[in-house]
Amino acid sequence: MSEEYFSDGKIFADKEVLRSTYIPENLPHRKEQIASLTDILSRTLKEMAPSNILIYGNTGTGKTTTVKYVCKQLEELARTCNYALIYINCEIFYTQHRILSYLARVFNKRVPVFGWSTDVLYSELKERIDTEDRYVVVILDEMNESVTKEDETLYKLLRINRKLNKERISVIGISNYLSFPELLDQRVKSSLDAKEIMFPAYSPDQLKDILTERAHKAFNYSALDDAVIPLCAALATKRNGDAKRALDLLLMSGEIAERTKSKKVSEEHVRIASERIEANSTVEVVKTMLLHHKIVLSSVLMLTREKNERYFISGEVYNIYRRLCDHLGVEPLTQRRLVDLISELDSLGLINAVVVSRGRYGTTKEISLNVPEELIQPVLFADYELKALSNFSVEA
DNA sequence: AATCCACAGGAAGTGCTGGGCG
DNA sequence: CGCCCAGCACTTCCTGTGGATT
Repeated sequence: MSEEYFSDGKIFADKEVLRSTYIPENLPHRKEQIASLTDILSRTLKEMAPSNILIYGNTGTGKTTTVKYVCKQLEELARTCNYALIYINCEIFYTQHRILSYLARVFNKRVPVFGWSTDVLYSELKERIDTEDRYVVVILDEMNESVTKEDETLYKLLRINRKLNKERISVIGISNYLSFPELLDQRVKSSLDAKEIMFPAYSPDQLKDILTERAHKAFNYSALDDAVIPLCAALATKRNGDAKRALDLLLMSGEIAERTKSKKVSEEHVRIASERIEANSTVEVVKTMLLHHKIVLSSVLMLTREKNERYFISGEVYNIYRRLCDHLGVEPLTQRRLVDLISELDSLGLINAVVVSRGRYGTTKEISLNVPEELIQPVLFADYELKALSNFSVEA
């Protein structure tokens, strides 16, 4: 540990430790999950009796890291048992064809990039597994977007099993959906017969432990103010106890400290980093919204800017929305649809919408902007379909 | 106590798109 | 190649709601 004597003024010792791809030697608060995963997998490897596993939990609960961690530990065992542990990220290998051709390549099958249909791949793969007499654990990570599409792949893989002389394929499915097991097709579920491992969100204290552990390796001695880790943990707790976000926050705080040539990472750096991360994700969300979502958000923005009130009711927003549509030459949606759009903007955290009863004056929603005007306005106005907004005024 | 406003939000249906399958 | 189906953005039609006002 002589490093700290040479590292004067340097914030980081090893940045990589804070990235989500890094597999630490110790995973705090995942003992249970590691134990059951190791237990199932090592029994699978030793007894050559494949079994399937479903892993689920919110983002940043350590699913991928845990699986990779366990796989790393079992690598040696896998080799001696003639087992292959294959990790596949479904977001990258997003079609059945890609997954199958990747698997075929793992089995030393030369696969042309074009020309082989899924069926050909499927039978080639089957034959290959049979002749090599090898066992496979296929890990399908990020089965999020279209479970239906991916469980077709699952189904195919499981069907290979039944057609082989001996069962040789185990599948580990990983998903962000808490209801993942129920989402699977019935026929898949019955033939899968999987053990389930659930990953709960981290508590603030648990996040603190994780950050402390990583910070120890990532930062130089005493480069962190004492308040930094608790603050990162607290901010990430608001985001569903997402450890990935907490680590991102810590990393960015460090980078800001580094750039401002500070000796230590301070609470202030964390605040700046947090704001930047929030702002970035807000901008990203707004950019990718559909046209009418943008017009509705613009309506709320206009009202906020030009009227001196804390909130606006649905009717007001709908009126402005119609006028904006008129101004832009866009066919307006119905009021019913607007209710849904407002709910969607609310759950995205861009606006606040609360249902209130105003007695004689009906039931409505009180709507207010929940993000800085100056943050979203440029993004909205940058949309070429909304250019004409810049010369629109709420006043008739 | 009854009324009634100004919507909320459920149900069901339409039209479009795009992917899989024979 | 057409056919079918699923998913989506959206519409139409509808019933429900809570409390200030009458």
